[in-house]
Amino acid sequence: MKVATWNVNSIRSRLDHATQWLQNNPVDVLCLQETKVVDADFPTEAFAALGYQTCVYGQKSYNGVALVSRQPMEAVQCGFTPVLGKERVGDLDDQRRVIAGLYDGVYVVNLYVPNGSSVGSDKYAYKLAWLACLQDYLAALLANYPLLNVCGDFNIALEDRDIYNPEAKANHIMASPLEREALKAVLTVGLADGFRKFTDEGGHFSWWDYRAGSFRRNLGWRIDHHYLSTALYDLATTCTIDIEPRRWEKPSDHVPVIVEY
DNA sequence: ATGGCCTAGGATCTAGGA
Repeated sequence: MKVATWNVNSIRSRLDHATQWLQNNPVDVLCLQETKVVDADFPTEAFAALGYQTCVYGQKSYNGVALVSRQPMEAVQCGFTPVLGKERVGDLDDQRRVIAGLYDGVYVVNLYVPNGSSVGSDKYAYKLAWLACLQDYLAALLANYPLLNVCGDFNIALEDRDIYNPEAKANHIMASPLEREALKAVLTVGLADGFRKFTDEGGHFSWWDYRAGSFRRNLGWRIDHHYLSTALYDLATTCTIDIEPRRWEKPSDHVPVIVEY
């Protein structure tokens, strides 16, 4: 079974890229983030034409996540609230950033973690609160689903080897100590980085800024991840980043990351 | 040192991204 995660930065702007990539890479489940479209306008038909089902959880202009799968996803849940309840979640589901479902015995969680804007901002506080909620959410899920694949755009590079120039980014958004600690705390529920099972060295990235020729110079960050429960981590056979779509015309700033088990 | 680019919405600019 293969699962891919890809922040497409608007599915309507990237529909040709998404369908072309899926034809070249017929994964079982494709997790999309930043779809930036209300559910009624999601291009479901384009995926149906390739033999794929869609489960969408979108909103106008911002955020939005979707599951694209060969077979129908089961036990689909949108947001934190179905698992944790309104009292715990509060307003953290107002932005649509979480969709999850069961596929062939694996519970796939598709996340778009808040960006946080800048260290110390209100959005930064929101990001940290969201990550604390995510920890409770995943701990609860793991009790029911021992085979858990938590993937998506985390907007955090966990280690220095995941950034092109870590010294200059030590307190930058996506690398600051509080964010990294929050994500490490999330992983203590029983998750490990699928990519790092197979690859130790740095220089592998999943996002490059549109500006300043960052991709051409490989000035990137590894912020899109597959975190696997222990049982699933043991089963994983590959985890790779496909940088090819970043070379296409009018690309997303992120590329797909694929795990196989 | 700064900004550099892209998208949506609704408009020739702003907000947000990372």
